[in-house]
Amino acid sequence: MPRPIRKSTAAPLRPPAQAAESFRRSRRDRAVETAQDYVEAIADLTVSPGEARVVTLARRLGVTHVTVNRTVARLQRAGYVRAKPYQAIFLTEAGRKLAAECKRRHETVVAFLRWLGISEKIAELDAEGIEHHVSPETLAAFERLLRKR
Amino acid sequence: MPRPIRKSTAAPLRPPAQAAESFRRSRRDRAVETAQDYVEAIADLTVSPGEARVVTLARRLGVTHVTVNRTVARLQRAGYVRAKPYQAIFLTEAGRKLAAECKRRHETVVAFLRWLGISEKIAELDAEGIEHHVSPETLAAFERLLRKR
DNA sequence: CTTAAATTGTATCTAAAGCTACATATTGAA
DNA sequence: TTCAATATGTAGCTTTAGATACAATTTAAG
Ligand SMILES: [Mn+2]
Ligand SMILES: [Mn+2]
Ligand SMILES: [Mn+2]
Ligand SMILES: [Mn+2]
Repeated sequence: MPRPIRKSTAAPLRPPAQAAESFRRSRRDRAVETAQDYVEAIADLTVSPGEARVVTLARRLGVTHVTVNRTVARLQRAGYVRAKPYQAIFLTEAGRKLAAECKRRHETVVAFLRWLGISEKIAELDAEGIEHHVSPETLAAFERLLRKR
Repeated sequence: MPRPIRKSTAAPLRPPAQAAESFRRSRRDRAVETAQDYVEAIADLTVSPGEARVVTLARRLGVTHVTVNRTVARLQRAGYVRAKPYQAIFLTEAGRKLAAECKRRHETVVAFLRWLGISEKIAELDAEGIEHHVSPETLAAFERLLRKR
């Protein structure tokens, strides 16, 4: 069996580290996806049925009420929501701010995909994931094109 | 304190379920992000330094070698790689197929962002996350625009 | 006022993905 | 040939995020 190659020249640390930066950013984005989706959903429900309840959130997000419970507890520790047992869930000021940002970004991504000719359905499906990885620069580029259409 | 509202009319089950579909898709995409990034990196390293080793992968991805070890074990169980102790890591046929798809998609997303006027650096950062949430339809739309430029 | 249905909470399990600390194996050079 | 540096493996911890099963509370009817 062939012996593994081991390069004698010390591998340059810059290229790997540079690539690693993208992966780190991506993982960081992933870690906050949940928080963003929750505050956006809570903001929506606070308007539409009138308040955000555990089961309503669970149905909206497609998870069990148990998952919602624990995530809401975490969001409360993070300062995004206020929640008391058997009560509706409310956004804090920070939560409302984050929700507004996410909603705007979500809508921009959907509109941009629609502008590309993607169907409503698929645009919505893709946007729910893409939105969390769009930098301010890219979002600005999307908006620029939408204004010029 | 105001009592929580409880609507007497049964809440319609369709709208929530429809929104839930996007979140489910997004979570499913998230679950396979790691596998996609790994096989793509393994394919790259197999070409460039000549083989994919644990530490090289770790440096490339920005994680510890321990994380690489466990993920590689999982990818092996999933049938994407072959790995034996103290040896280099190889892609299976399924792994090569997945890697090729991911590489093509990655490059298309980067090229599209560049076409939008995004800088190389930021395009690369955003693409690393966005790529995993781009449907075939949206990818096709990106390619269409790139051809027409 | 009672009570059944709905909602909410909790205990407990699983898996992925990160980490540190430490052990073992391999390699390159003295 | 020895041995220190590097690479690899492993044990065990944490957090997040999903689940099921069951308990407790609240609400809506009757
Ligand atoms: Mn989302
Ligand atoms: Mn969204
Ligand atoms: Mn990626
Ligand atoms: Mn990639």
